[in-house]
Amino acid sequence: MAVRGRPRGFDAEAALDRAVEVFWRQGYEGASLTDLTEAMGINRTSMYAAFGNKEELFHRAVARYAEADMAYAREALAQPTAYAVIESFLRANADALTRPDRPSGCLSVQGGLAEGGDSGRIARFLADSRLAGEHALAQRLTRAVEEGDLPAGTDPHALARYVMVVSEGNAVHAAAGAARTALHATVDIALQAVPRPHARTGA
Amino acid sequence: MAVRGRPRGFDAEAALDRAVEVFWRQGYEGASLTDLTEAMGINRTSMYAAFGNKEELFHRAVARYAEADMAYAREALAQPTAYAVIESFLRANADALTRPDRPSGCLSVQGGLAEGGDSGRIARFLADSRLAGEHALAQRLTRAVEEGDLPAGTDPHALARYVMVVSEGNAVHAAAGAARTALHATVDIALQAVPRPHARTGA
DNA sequence: CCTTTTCCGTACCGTTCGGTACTTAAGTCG
DNA sequence: CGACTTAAGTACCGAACGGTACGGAAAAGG
Repeated sequence: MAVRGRPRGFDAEAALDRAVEVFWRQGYEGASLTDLTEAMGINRTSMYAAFGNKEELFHRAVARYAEADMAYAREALAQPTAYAVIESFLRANADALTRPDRPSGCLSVQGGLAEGGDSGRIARFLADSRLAGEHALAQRLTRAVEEGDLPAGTDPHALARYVMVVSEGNAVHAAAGAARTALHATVDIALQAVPRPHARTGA
Repeated sequence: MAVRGRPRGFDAEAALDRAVEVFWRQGYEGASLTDLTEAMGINRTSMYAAFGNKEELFHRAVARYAEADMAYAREALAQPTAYAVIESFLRANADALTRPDRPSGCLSVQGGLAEGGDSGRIARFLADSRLAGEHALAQRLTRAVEEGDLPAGTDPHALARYVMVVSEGNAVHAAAGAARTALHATVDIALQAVPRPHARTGA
């Protein structure tokens, strides 16, 4: 299988998982190469050989995060009704933001919001990745409107944006140390604004 | 008892205003002393003489920001009804987050969410400053419950937290370049969750 | 065995970071 | 006018930053 040369002495995926945690806790700028490689348990040069550079490592880390730590989002989209999609997403999100075994908050929010040392490339990359989720939700809600699962006249894009705003606002609170129960109390209120098919209409 | 020695050659408040913009756009970590002093139009040593160090300058900048750029929050608290307080706050907030003559978003959010190079002192400081606003709102809403302006049984702290979550979520969206109209559309939906006294109210 | 290929560790690169002596300029006071 | 006091400017500090050159170590192929 043409594996010539000395084989790699570490598990790249495991190392990436450690990098995710460091970026998550400290943000892109705040995570130094020393912080990262120490947590990954590998040498500086090994990291460069395996991942390219800090920015590429971050991209890989975000991809891994989206795949592993945001799996609940895809599960939520598979719920049968729009309301169930939204409730499932916000509930699982509140839990994910406050897992005791992981950093508080959301990597794609606290990874970097401001433009920082780079010219905003990191912030823009994260914004795009958040927007992808918003679009997926909007698409699901569009279907819900077509199916009569949301009242006619409901703007699915606006509703998706609202759900993401609640999710990201909760992420800010979680990063500040808010308790899981507090996030769920917010979700309780936020769900009141979600229009339902047969009950009262919204805006 | 007048000024001895050479008088200061710049307006400290004006320089602070420039510093606010740099921190706002680039965050605490992303704003270097060079970025700051160039924007402020003063020398490095002048900045240290006038403000102490970078962290103290940031504290002063956040205080100035709270006083100048968040004046709308105090005005909102003075509205006669709880609903008017919340709507006024969220509307003015959406406008403030997207002022064309200022950086997008909110200094107290994008100033620093992650723990970064310091051990989270900046993030904690900003979280505390946001929490102060949340408490002020909770206090106002507590009064509203007592006055019957919100339904009995309404949890004013939870509602205040919800409002702040919407505000901070909108700040995240604004930092990512969301349009003002989009933020207001989110506010439209968010307001649906605000409980009203049993008779009809609102605009 | 020896060569080839790749990985790992050290030691270092140039740059930028926040912060500071030290000198010079610009005022007031006696 | 000095004498004193304070600001402004230059030039620099040690440390940390992201990134790399290089030599030795470990595996596969012949």
